[in-house]
Amino acid sequence: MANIREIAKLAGVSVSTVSRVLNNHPYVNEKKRAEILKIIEEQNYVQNSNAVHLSTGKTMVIGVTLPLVNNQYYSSIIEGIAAEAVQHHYKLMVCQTNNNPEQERSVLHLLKNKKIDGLIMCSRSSSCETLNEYAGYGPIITCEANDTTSVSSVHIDHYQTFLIGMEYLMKKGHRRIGYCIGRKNSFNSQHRKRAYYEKLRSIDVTPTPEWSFEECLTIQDGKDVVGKLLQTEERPTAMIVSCNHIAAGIIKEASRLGISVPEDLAVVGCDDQPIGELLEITTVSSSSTLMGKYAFEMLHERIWTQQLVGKKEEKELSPVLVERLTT
Amino acid sequence: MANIREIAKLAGVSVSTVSRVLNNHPYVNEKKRAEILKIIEEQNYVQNSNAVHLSTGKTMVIGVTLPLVNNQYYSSIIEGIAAEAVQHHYKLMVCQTNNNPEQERSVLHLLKNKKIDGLIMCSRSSSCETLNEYAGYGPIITCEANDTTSVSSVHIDHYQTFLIGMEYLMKKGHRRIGYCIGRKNSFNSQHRKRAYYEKLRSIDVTPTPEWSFEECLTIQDGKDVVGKLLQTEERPTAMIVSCNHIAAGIIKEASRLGISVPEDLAVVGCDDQPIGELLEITTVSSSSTLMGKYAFEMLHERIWTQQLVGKKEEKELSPVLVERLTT
DNA sequence: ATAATATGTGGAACGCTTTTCAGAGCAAGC
DNA sequence: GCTTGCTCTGAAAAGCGTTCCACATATTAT
Repeated sequence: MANIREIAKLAGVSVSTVSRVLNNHPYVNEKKRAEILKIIEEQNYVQNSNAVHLSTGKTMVIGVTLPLVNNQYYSSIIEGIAAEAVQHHYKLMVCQTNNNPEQERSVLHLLKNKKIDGLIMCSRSSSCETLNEYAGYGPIITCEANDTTSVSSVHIDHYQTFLIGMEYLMKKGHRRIGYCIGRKNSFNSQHRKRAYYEKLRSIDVTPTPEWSFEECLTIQDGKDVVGKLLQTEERPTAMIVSCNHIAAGIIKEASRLGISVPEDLAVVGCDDQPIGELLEITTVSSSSTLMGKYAFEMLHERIWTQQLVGKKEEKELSPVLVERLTT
Repeated sequence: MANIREIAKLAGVSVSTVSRVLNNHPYVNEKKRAEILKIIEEQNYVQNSNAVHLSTGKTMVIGVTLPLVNNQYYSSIIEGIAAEAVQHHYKLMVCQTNNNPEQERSVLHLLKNKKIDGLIMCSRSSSCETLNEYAGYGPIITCEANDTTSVSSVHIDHYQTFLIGMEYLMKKGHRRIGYCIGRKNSFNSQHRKRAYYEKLRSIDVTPTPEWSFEECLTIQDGKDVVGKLLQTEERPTAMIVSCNHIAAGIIKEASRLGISVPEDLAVVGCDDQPIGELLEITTVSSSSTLMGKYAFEMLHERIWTQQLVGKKEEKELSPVLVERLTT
């Protein structure tokens, strides 16, 4: 296929002029411009974007890492990112990392070798050092809190989320409360646990270890929780659960085993997945789509503003309680 | 940051030799290779991938179009694609098209300007001419049947799916059966409708127009169906529904309005989304993840085999009935 | 001993576009 | 009449790696 030189030759002008036409620069004689456009059309010419990228040093692509693609929480974030990205003419490179630091590093590497202009990490398992290191090659935003010095973040206030959930349950009279969270030692989980323990202490309740469930990631994990609860001496009257599909598993399994929700067991979830609405789950919700939108905005600003290099910023989203039928 | 020329100079060799080291070509003296690697390390050098792309004419990126990111069906397909892609060192550019031909064309364009090596369309709204046109610039696979001459596809046999569902319902004694499908005139929908009408005719039942619902895309659409059914003179005893989240909407709304499932209304869904399992929905299922896997395999073969250019291939996935509690 | 093959290396062309710089022509302003 | 400032254009450099071709040396085979 033709290249810019050929177009220039056919039009009897220099490549500079053709380039100006392609990029809508002013200072091109209207007649020539029309002539060149006609030839471009005839030759069915388009720029080779790799040459453009090489020359400009930008690709108009941003990377997005997430542990797994097929998950509503992450899909909602991407939805938010995607909507914003399309408006600013960016494309998305979506990279599944399986929470594997190796795979994550290979994505960070894309910043270094200039395949992407910036990176949004919906979740991360790399160390802070690694993050800081790669932040030198291009802007990175995480959708979780992080304690690096240079990587900004947009995140849900998970402490606040569990606080609201706990206060709500306690106001309803619950004192025997358990919890389910995902990855045991993630930043998010730590904040959630802190709220949980603080709130229990505030009413002088000693936490019951058997009512704490960690590494709950799938619907099945939620179902399993109910089985385990049945084996405990005394059962909690309420569970606060870090996401609604786990909550859904709990609710379904409970109803199968004749435990009525909310009478025997109240359940509060913590996100805005549609399954929560479908099953009428009470939830402390923040919009993950909105988080994605903010993440893109922050990233975009950093791509275009050199002053922001290394300047850390944190944006926290406040959750709201959505009362439904499981409490 | 250093480039290959600088590395060559520091090592006292030519750029060719450095390039050979970078690409693991044989015929490089081991001692030199070690020396060069050391310098690369010291200089913290990595290739500029845009230069590599320009030079090789490949990007190792494939595009994926889908109408919306936040949808379990499409997420499952991507999951299958992603798993396969990572093994072959391809990255994914995920592009939301909102079923808008304009946006779809902008993705097809990526093929023309060499930003991607191939394209998988999970759904498409472009015309066959457009597809054929762009197929000239790189391999395209659709995850729906299509009647172009040059674009291959991997798709679920939707005719078979509805056939199995209908036969099952009829064997259970149903004669008053309605349906819900998504986009009215998509290929998929046409095949489904054909099976529906053929089966009804085979037992001499005249279809009831008010029991046909098209453009059902969201859970809410499913709920609305129940409302509309209540207004019909006579209600169907069963519904066959093209996807499980619509089915979920129907079931939830039905139970809210005191219509018991399956006694008053049996519901058969048609995919393998987890919501189907959660709500125990009987479904005629094919694995969308597997479809994604096959789509990648087919695309990959076409990227590497020039002989296949323009040679159309179609792969059909057969569904199986999964009997659960809604029938 | 000679031919043939394998190993190792450099030069230069190729892939393609953007952008800076220099300069030409022309109009307006003083 | 001369300066200033637009408008318009082209040459050339810069961005960077891959690969073909030519050539040299070292083995191995005949």
